[in-house]
Amino acid sequence: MRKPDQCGKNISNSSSSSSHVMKLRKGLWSPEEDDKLMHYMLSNGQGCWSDVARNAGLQRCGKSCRLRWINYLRPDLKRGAFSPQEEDLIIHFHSLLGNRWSQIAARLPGRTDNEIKNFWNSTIKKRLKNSSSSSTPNTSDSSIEPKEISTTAGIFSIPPHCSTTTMSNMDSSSTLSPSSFFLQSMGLSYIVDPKMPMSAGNGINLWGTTRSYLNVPQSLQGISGNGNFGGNIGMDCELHVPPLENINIAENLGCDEVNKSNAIYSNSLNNSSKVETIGGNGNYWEGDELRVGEWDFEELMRDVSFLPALDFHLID
DNA sequence: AATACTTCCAACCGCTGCAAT
DNA sequence: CATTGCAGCGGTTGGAAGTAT
Repeated sequence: MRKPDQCGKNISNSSSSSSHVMKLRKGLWSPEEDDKLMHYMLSNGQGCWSDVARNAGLQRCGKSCRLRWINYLRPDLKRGAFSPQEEDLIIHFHSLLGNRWSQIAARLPGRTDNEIKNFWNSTIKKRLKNSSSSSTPNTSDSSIEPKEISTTAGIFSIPPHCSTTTMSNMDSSSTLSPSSFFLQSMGLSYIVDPKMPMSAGNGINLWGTTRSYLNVPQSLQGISGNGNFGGNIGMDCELHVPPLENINIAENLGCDEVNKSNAIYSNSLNNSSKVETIGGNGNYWEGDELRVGEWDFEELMRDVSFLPALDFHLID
């Protein structure tokens, strides 16, 4: 068994001898502590964090030092409020990555996972909640009409040929957001079955209003030609989600077409992409068959270049 | 001015993954 | 193969600061 985390606990060679107890500090960092850590890091660089804490003369655990450095002291940190562009990026990446804050942060230079997480939980989540509550979910049981499902990110439409029974099994603790799931499943079904209609107005809309991030940009439509995103099957694709996450949803949605498309989709993934498999226990939302592909930064920036509120240009 | 309430964010906590032994 | 220790991650919390009454 692992020893319990010593962070924040008394360090002592003998629990009966209080004279040897060195109390580790907790709570807010003083300017003096910041100074010590900053100087140590700048002159010695990052090493073992418990050594950093000791050598810098800080009565903090290494974990605490690491967090302070990463979230506050790092020289490359961008301070201040998030710009609208950054906000859009966060929303976009969250729709693709879910609560993988560190991965989102890696795509936003100068921002930390903690910062983004806080921003999401305090600001964006609230806004999305408001926008979704202002919309009226369609509760009709029609087998012909596309189904609409309300999520924290707004109202989503499901093609009529796809079952939505797995939605009730959705695990809120999953690192994949419901919106991410829908984006992926919709994208896959679209790739496979051009007969499935989805009007532009019914398209996935993260705001539940008029801002749509998912109309296919020219740049992404073109990508299919180089084998990265599966073939262009000759349809007017209104929705095309890049393979940041490749989800095998066929079993759960009960769509043979999706099953086939998923194979095509998987095969067409860029071989250089790192793909990891998250183990699970049979519940889809707990990770079974969930495969996550990662992009490099350039790929992601190419992906976000179509966001309407942004003015991103890739420099060759 | 005083109090209650809300928001925001820095830091903590518990957990997992991984490498070393 | 089991154990250990560390790094890193995401969820949660405590409290300072701001706002409303």
